[in-house]
Amino acid sequence: MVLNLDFNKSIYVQIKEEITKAIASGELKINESLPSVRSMAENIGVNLHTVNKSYNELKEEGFLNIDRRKGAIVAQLPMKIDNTTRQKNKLDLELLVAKSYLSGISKEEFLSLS
Amino acid sequence: MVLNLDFNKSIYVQIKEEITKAIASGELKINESLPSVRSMAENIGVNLHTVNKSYNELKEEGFLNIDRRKGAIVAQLPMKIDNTTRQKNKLDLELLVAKSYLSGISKEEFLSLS
Amino acid sequence: MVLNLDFNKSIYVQIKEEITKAIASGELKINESLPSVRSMAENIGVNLHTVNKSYNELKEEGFLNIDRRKGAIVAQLPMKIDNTTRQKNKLDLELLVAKSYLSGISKEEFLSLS
Amino acid sequence: MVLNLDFNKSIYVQIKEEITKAIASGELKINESLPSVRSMAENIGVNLHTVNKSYNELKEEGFLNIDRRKGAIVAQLPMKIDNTTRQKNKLDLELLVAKSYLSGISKEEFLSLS
DNA sequence: GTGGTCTAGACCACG
DNA sequence: GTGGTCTAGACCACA
Repeated sequence: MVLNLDFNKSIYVQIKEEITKAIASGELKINESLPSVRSMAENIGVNLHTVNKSYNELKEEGFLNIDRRKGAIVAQLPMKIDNTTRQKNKLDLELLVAKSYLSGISKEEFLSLS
Repeated sequence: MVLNLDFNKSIYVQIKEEITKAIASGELKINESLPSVRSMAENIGVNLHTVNKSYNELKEEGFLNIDRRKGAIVAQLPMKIDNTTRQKNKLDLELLVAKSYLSGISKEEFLSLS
Repeated sequence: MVLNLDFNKSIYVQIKEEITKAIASGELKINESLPSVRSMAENIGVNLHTVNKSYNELKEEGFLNIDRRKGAIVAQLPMKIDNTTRQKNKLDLELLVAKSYLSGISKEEFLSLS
Repeated sequence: MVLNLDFNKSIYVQIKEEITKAIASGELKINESLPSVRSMAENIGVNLHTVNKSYNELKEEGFLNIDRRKGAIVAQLPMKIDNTTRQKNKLDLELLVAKSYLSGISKEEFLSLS
């Protein structure tokens, strides 16, 4: 998992995002365990609490389980047809489609990502 | 232009986003003028400076022109092939596609937004 | 809001609990604003981050809104018939009923609390 | 006695809770013996010491007797009118009633648990 | 060894 | 002024 930190976004959000992408892409598989907060923090050179916050929010969102024995492991996909988050994602998508359109991303490019 | 503000998030960013969406969707047309900072602020119940900041950043980004007489008007689409922002948007899209996938947004729904 | 800290439970949980009770009892009304994290922390003699964590979890659970202008305010009761939390509460109740029974709380006393 | 362990929470506490519920419900009867620490640990896939800790605390609280020959057996109900724990349970109940109320558990449902 | 919690002090974005 | 984030260092419960 490569982390290219971008100093515009908060670090813990970027960590969450990288993990999210890794799960979605299959790079991280269900039940696979992630590095401990301490080792991950050391690896990427941030504070332990920063990683902890990322893991915890991912746990809240149902993507990770924190197992007292094995640390953080990738959860079963919640398949939560949780309408609140779906709606939120939809709004985010709409916004991004608008921004992309205005910054000149062609429909072809856009579709190539789906 | 309906503004459903979430006072949990950054207000001026939300205003920017709503305007961005309105331009992209054609709800706001080129050369059309937006409400004055003052009236917009009053309408949505926020501080005048907050709206001002939104308008100014949109001007910086080339989406609005500030005209002394007509106030803020929608600019010609810059169609800036600014590769930095295009790349950034692309990454954001990838992330959002991943998140949407994990929250159960079907490909059909996804495409319906493009 | 009186806080009798019990050193068995974590502080931030106790703060959450006191606020939860205050909302349920009507002591804190909808849209009423709570003290800022800083002042609350000062009042009860704990660290700012501890209070912050309480407020944030209550926000996640839908009981508080964090308004950038007014600080934390009591949310509209979510009336979330969110079955996960209902189920969790039900299990907690069953457990507590069992414990109470075994520690000699009569049915009368028990019912007097509902 | 079904054990649905959540490895997110303290394991030995969950074991204690399940046993407590089983005693209160009559599923485990007085003088009935529980599985040996070893077999219980094997069954639910946890460390032997973890189960041991659960049994020991239950012994301390007067719910189990540890018999060298028969292993752990359910004790006579202590019916301890220990006012400290009664008071504590009462507070816990009040809290849970508040939480349940806020998560939409009707009074009927609530009473059905007593 | 793991994560959970608390403290302390700092800086930043926002309104 | 508000909350949000990050760092640093410490202690604890748990397995």
